[in-house]
Amino acid sequence: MADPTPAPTTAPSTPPDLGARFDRVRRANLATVLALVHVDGPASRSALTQATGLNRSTIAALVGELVELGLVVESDPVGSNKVGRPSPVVTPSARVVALTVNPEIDAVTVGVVGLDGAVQHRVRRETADVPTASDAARVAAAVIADLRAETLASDVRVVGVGVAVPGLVDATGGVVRLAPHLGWVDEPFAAVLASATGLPTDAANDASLGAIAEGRFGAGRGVGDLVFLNGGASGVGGGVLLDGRPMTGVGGYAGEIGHTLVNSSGRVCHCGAVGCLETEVGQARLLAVTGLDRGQADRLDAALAGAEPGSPVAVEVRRQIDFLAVALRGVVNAFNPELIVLGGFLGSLHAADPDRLAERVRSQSLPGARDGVRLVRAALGADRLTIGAAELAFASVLADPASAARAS
Amino acid sequence: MADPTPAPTTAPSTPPDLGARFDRVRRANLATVLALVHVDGPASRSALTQATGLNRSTIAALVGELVELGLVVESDPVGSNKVGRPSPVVTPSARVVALTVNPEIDAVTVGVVGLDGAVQHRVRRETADVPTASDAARVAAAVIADLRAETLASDVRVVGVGVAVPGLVDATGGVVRLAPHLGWVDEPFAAVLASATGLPTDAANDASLGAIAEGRFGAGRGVGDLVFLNGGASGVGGGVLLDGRPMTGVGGYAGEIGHTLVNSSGRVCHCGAVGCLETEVGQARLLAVTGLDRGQADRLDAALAGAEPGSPVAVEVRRQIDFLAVALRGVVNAFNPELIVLGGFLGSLHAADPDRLAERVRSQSLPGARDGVRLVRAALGADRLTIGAAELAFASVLADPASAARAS
DNA sequence: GTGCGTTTGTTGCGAGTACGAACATATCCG
DNA sequence: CGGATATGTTCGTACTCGCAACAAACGCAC
Repeated sequence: MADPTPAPTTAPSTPPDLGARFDRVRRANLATVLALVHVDGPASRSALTQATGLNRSTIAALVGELVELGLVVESDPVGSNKVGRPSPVVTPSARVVALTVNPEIDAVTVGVVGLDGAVQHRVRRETADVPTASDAARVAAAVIADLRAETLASDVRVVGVGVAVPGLVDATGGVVRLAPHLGWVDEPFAAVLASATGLPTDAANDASLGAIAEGRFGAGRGVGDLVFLNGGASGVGGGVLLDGRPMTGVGGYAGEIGHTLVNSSGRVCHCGAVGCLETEVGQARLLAVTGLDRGQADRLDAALAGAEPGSPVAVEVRRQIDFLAVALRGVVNAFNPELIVLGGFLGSLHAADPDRLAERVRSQSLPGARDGVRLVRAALGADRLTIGAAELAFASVLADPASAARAS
Repeated sequence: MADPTPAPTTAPSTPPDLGARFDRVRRANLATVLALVHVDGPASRSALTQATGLNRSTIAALVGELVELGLVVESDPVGSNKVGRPSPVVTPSARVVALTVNPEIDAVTVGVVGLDGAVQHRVRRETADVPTASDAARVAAAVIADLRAETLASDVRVVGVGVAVPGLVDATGGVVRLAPHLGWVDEPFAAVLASATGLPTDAANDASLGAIAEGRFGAGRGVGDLVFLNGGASGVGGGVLLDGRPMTGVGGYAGEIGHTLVNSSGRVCHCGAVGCLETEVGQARLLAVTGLDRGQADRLDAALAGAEPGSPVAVEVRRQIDFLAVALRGVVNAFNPELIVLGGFLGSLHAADPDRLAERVRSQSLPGARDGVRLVRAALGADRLTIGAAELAFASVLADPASAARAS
């Protein structure tokens, strides 16, 4: 059954070390504890003991090490109203921060997010034109330099930079393969930004990061399997969480559900295919039919909700809901998720007629999968991408608190 | 950020113990070593040392324990032609077996598969009619009793039964939610078979098990992210492997790619939706157009290959290839797999015109994802479901060799 | 306010596992 | 037949977690 002589030219298929060594246990436990307080918020040591199943003494040692690493802070509990010796509360340190960058067609947004999950700052620098990759990198680097020099306290530790890109991003290296609305092709954005800032930098698709953000801190808290679909001005993006982990695919491009077929006789999409979800469902049409400006997307909810039956608005909403349902049929059948989270104008569509959407999805999808799924609107607003990008930057610290913290 | 008072009614979201204890390390290492020899075949102890990165002495201890548990056998190597002291070869024991059951519309097939991956026996018991669930369970239990009494040696250890069902199966409990072609609805097949045989029994969708089989032993050896699509007499099934692990979804129903939309003006599928891949692409039509009988599916390859351009056969092949390409577009965009494996008549379609299929998929899918994907035909033949079902039964042993082996 | 029960932090000890070094052994090669 | 090489074997060490005993801090009852 085995290949007796594996070709020496190809890299060995097995990773360098599969075996669980001992420091691995420690690492895994440190990571578990840190992830717990990071995602679920401050917790007492006794709560951590319960949650992990580890011994009191072990938790004490682990928390002690995390404190020494400067990643968490212990504080006296305030009136817990419980019998027994009070247990110190472990809080992720707000002095450990991630920086985030989000290039858009008319601006570059930079954020500062603490390990406690709080968005500490957000700076939006508008650009005259659609920024090129080097424009965006320059603007981001300048804002970051400003922030580090003036705004951030000297004892704040920056663990890295996370970039949320509205386009296709290679998993390793953070190369933007294609960002149609920015006009970027094969831009090594993460590398450029890393050398400009001197900070470890990683980039990923914005909707994938949105899925992580919603899954950990938003509408999908505690949900293992969810699909996030976002309707933005530029199109429909998607991200998938399976068992709590982001689905990346082999190159990091996975999750592009916006380009599933929903209409065989539909229009040709900019991607070259016909009848993608993205071509049949769009914010622009909703704005047009409601008479809103491009900048008034935040009023979409009210405009859609107030539509009279039979009106052009109602007809268009219904049309888009029905196409969305076709895409979601495929999602339900393929992923069998616990939850589908809809953001942006897809959230508005859902809010406009949740029952119709749910009924249409249910009637088209298979038994089993259709019974377990819930459809909800996204919970995080403007902070979503900032939080998601920060999670990207925090990933190495959360995976290996000891060495990552020491390295920075 | 945290919920200070989690509702006591809901089950705690965290599993009983997240913390890595010590026996976990041992377990993980035992599992790693066993999985290595199980999937990649016999390996010398020194090869295991290299593959795992563990110490020689550690590997010796681990292999020793696996030998004591009766899961592997050590043997002297035959002429390795290498300098240095020869390293004993570790082989998974063929005396540890899994039983497999595969109910079909006209038969029930039972198999015996060794931990070494070899299919030792296969018994196909034809049924007069489409078997009900209790029919199938009775037949399977009878065959299993026969096998254990007569065919299997007394020192053979049966670890469990794996069932491959052509339908939707609940992940926990092995309840067949819906098997349209068998006419089964909500049948607790695994539980019935477990009580009839006294063996731990688990069931899963046949295409999902096919994906596991192809991924570990077939066309997808060594591939982490793959999608398997199988074209059978009864329809199109699918299974997905992500990072080497089967994608189950929250209820175990994931992977039903046969019901993605490929034609908005298509026929109504038995699932209730319109224009599913399964309705536009089918073995029956191919057999009809080639003038073959239902039982002659094995001659499909030759019939399709020999079609003259413009002939009805060629036209139908082209039509089905084009619809298949639409479904694969969605697969590529959503999963970004390294490999797409096509089995059954979908493999025949692929073989009939691989270039057209590849071109059609490529032209419709997104950059990035489309560049990394390969399309291949399935490698395993009739053994695929037997091997896949056996993997299901072996799962507990592979995950925790020590306790699972002791339990049986 | 004082004592009791309860809960949890703290400390020291013990168990289990993997690593590393030194030695033993088996092969190939000249 | 001896040297070089690679690997099995053995033993001591380091590390981490669990456990038990003790100490500390809180609520509660009187």
